[in-house]
Amino acid sequence: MTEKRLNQALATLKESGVRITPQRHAVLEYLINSMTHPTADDIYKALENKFPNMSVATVYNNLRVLREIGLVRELTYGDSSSRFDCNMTDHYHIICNSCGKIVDFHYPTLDEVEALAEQVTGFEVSHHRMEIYGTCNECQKVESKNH
Amino acid sequence: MTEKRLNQALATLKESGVRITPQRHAVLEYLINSMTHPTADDIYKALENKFPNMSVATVYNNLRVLREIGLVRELTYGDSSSRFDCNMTDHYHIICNSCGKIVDFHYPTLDEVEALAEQVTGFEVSHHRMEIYGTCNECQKVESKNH
DNA sequence: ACACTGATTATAAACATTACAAAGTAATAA
DNA sequence: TTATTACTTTGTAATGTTTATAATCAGTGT
Repeated sequence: MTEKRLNQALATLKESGVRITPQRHAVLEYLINSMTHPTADDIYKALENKFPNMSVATVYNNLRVLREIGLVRELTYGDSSSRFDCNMTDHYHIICNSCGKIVDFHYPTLDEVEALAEQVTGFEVSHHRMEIYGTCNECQKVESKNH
Repeated sequence: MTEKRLNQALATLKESGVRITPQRHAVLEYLINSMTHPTADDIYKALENKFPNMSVATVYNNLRVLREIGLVRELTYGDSSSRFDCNMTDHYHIICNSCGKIVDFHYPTLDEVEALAEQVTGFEVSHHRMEIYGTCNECQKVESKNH
């Protein structure tokens, strides 16, 4: 599964004329295998065994490159640091208010909202983002225990 | 219009037992009169004539207080700093990719999405956020001129 | 082998935000 | 009124994320 996605992503890199360095490969691979929408620092820490000399700047540089060629999406929520997601299929996120967990969920794209926004505002719409917030199953249980 | 909203907001502050200091009053008043979803620094700069000795920390403190009692919403987009919005009626935002302008627009709340997300993920949903991105009228004109 | 381009590293800098302690101000109780 | 208390502001330091810079390194092509 992820093997296939990794190869596709590497092919995209080649097409874009971007070098596939060991560090870049590792960042991409980690993102594809990760289900947790990690921060730059998460990635840095996760790879420091494999690349003890890797610089944080390298992580940021590679995330920028991957974002620019459309392999990775940058998610900015209220908290201090960005999160990165390389699942580029159309999907939305639901985020736990309590533990911060981010879960993917699918819903038909909100085309009507985009269309109406164009009409009302005169903007030429490119895309939209939506997140839902709530309490996840685990945190619901914890809360009910404490009452 | 804004006069009325300001008085309502001040009443809410009193009910919550929060002191109405000159600085707090000024931050709130600026937010209510502002249509531009300013950053903390925008507010700080805008008020430095009136309060030459005001500290940035005061702006942040007051924004936090106003947020906690539900008078102000904090908006976090991709850029580095948060923006603050005291229009608490249900509305969404459309943001210009080019100049960063933020425009309000109204659309019926996406209740079905929330309901489906609850079913699929088991989360207990509290709220959601959605923004639309595109190019505003002015920036469209500029772009077409350059071609 | 050599030059060229891009990538990485290490470090410094920028920036927004928060933490903290001291001084100030308003509200309350004696 | 005075004392006490709680809250606010101020100024500054600290934190944390991200970006910029310069030097080094690696791979490619001539």
